[in-house]
Amino acid sequence: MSATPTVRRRGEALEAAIYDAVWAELAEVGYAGLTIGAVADRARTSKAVLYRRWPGRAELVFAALVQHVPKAADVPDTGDLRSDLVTFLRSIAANWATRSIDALWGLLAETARDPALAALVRSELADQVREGPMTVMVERAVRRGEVDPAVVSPRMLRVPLDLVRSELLLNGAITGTAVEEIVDDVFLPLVRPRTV
Amino acid sequence: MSATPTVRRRGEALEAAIYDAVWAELAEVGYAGLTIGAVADRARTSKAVLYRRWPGRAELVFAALVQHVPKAADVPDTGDLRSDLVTFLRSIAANWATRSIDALWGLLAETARDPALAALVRSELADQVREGPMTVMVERAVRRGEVDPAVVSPRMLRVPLDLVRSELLLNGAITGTAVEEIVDDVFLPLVRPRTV
DNA sequence: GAAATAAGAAACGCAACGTCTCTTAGGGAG
DNA sequence: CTCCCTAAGAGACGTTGCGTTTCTTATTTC
Repeated sequence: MSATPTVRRRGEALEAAIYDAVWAELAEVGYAGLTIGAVADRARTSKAVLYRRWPGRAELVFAALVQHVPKAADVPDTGDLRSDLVTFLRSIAANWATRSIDALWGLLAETARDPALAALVRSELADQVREGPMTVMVERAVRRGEVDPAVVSPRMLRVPLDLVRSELLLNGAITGTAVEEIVDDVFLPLVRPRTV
Repeated sequence: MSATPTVRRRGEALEAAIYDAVWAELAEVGYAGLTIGAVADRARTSKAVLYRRWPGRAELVFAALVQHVPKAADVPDTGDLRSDLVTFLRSIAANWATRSIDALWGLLAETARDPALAALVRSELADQVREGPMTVMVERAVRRGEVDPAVVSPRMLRVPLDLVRSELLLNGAITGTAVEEIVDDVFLPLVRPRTV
């Protein structure tokens, strides 16, 4: 029998395989159904390897999730705030919809028991807003005169992403029209300079 | 020894005790830490009684949660939309903050595996908006001329609760100022009649 | 008062947890 | 090239909670 080649991966290669396995498991069974054993099997490694790196399921999933967070680098720049926003929110919706969002709910449910995890998840979410894509897009728009700098506040910047998240929560998915409603009926009317 | 009196509750009395037990467990250990056995013990009943009524943890928690949903009946009516909203959102924040919100995340995490549960949770959330408190308060405000009926849409009605939920998600709690920001900086500017 | 119904106690096999031990592959130092 | 040390991978372990089942007995209903 041609037995398993027993090639042992280490470091980054191994961790990449683990993250892939988590991502795939999330897609198949969701956060609630994800088990450490299944991840280990899928990544062709053993549970011990996982426990050496992360204390438990929550931290493992969180680490895998962070790998897929949109970076401020790939923010659309079309020269028009509306299309920037629509493009960006649509891509968020597509990426987060099936997997991340479910994982995010699962993680949040565990934060009640684990303050350290709570801090971790919340600081990540906060970063998404602080130095994140929204700031970049809106600052560009301010420079173009599309946005009244006086009404731009941290709260304001959070509104679109908050609404997208809630939409995902309510529907499990988010349509193109929902994104446009959020942009055209809520966000833009709020930040556009009054009395044109 | 004065052994346990072995008084057997049935029907509503029993179910009320179970809901109370779920509520208390949620407060102590959160959704992720809640076990069927612990609920049974706390309610001084047995697991079999619970499984006779609900298929599993998710449905049990959901049922307990529904008991605590604010009814349209007890919506504030101060004669002023702003104070109605602030009062209402504050009470939501207080009730939901510690328990329900965590349970809600947990339930949502399980919807990925259980479409029936997903439908259940989502229809409940949708009802909260459709015939819910927001509709009542805003309709009153329309009659008083405080709100422009033209801009009131289902999307618009969702905005305040969506933002409160997201705030709870990010912070684990919601401050009075956050509620006021949502009302004064986001919702009211959107629905107030233009050009006073 | 008898019969039907459901509460409550307890034991079951199962699945996943998180820990541990042991063997051995791979990479670094000399 | 060889030795050594670190960590990968396999698997067994006891524990916990699941969801089911069986049985006794309190309560309701007729």
